Amino acid sequence: MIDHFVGMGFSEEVVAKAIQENGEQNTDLILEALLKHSASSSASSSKSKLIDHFVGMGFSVDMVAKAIQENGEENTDSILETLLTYSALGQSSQAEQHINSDQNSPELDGSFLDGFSDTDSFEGEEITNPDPDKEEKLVSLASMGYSVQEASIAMERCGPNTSIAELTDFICAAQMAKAADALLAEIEDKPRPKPSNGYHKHKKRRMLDYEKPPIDEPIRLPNPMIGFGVPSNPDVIVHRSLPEAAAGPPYFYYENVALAPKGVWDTISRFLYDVEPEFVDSKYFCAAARKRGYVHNLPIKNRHHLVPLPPQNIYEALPLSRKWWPSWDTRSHLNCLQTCIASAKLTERIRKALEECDGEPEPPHHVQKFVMDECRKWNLVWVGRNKLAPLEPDEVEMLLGFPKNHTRGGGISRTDRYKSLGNSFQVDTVAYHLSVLKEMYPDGINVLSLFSGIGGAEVALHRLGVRMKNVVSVDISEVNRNIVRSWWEQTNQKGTLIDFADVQQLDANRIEQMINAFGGFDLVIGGSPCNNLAGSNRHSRDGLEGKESSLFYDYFRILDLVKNMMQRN
DNA sequence: AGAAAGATGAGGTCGCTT
DNA sequence: AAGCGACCTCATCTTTCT
Repeated sequence: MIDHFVGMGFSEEVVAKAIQENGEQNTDLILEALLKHSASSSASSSKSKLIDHFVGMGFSVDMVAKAIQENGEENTDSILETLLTYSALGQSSQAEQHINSDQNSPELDGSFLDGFSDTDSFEGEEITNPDPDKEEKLVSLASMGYSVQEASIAMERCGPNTSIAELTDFICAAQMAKAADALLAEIEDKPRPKPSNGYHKHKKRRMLDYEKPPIDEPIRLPNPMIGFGVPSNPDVIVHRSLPEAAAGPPYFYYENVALAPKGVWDTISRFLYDVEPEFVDSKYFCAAARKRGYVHNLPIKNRHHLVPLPPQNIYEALPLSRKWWPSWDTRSHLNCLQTCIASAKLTERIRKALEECDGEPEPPHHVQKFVMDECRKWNLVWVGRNKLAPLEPDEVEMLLGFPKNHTRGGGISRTDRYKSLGNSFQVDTVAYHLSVLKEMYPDGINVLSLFSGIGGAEVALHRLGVRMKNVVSVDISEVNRNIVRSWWEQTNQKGTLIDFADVQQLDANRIEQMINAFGGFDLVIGGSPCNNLAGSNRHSRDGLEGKESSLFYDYFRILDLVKNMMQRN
């Protein structure tokens, strides 16, 4: 147990303390305590900053001042411990539900929250079961700048025959109640060292009658998965209110797979200052699906897409395949581009199965079914009579919005090209979200790019015409770093590219150094490893605590360091 | 030794019927 | 409510080939 956390870079002493405080079972809590510790030990120079820091964690000013007085300014460790002790004492009488948040098991977490929301059956069914009247109201509320969720809740609570005016009144009341709740949370003593101010809020029973439920219900994926809007359907939501702690600068942008195990996005959102994820499927941007969640604090008004617009469906992307495409293959978009491709043996088996029934006008149903299943599983495309093939690396590059040959050459194997591409951003999608930066920063930006991979973020910014003054890029793979470096030089970038291999190299000192040198970062962007979250992983889909996917916490650690240091300056 | 091929489901969501 | 089928998923490990 201790080794596990020490292996993550925490000191043995701190880990032992955290385990003692939280109990051995509660790895979730231990980890959060450790992260808070590492964030808090990042050198607060003045006393007031120190106080601010702990107050930012949710402890009262009085309590923090007292704890500092008792322990001295240097020993943030024991200050935190004292604060926790205070909280525990104040908390014990309330005997709140400690249980569920102590589990790192997504199942338990999920089932508890499911039970919670079952008490009143709010779901987002307005969208899936379209009722014309409901739909219309939803649209007008959305066009007024309210979130779909807010609008749905309001309509659910107020009933079907409520006027728009009454609905907006309801939403305003709910928003104010929520703000008051957050304010209250700031003033009151906090029970636990939570990384943000989210989790305990819905446990409080001081709510108004109509406002019971779903402020913190588990995050659900939207259908259709268009986030706050996509080019073909922009401005679905033009206004959102970010938690105060989330406001930029620096702006941040975090990405991962949408279909992660239950509870993962709740945790991610909770760590990233309670910002609601934007779930978007890249099939609204290009010819391939890519369901991803993005947590960011960027403005969402007046976004624009990249030009030229990439091919929007398979036919546009692969015009040559049209000639061979049978009518019974009704795909208009490819499925998610992954890291592995089908073998030649498989496409040969399919060819033979098709040739068996060559005389007939079209293959029998069971053959069609077999072929289509394999086509969807492996993203096969028609390249000849009875001939299916996996996508070429060039085609994957194009579909993901990278320049041709971006990953080609320099000693990378074909297999590794697929792997690097499969782990990358869809450039047009990300660029759409980042496009607001162009007007905000006409002189360019400083970028901290974590888990850069083949440089999806950098390519997106470049194609948007956002000048990059300094880019600090971190990726564990040498071939990936070479790809980014080579692209950087070939595109005649005027700025400076600095790369690191490991996020562990970015400690407080190094970050402070760079912030001083550059005058701060304007954007902290990255998608941490998904392999322990992704559905394709049969072997180690361990969730956010998995070996690689737990690097998310390094994204948070580094972002939080940057935020704190920039706030200080 | 490195690259490619082959084998390996679980865990969701959604829409429909019973 | 409950059950069923259809569908989808930024992958890993072992074996085979070059």
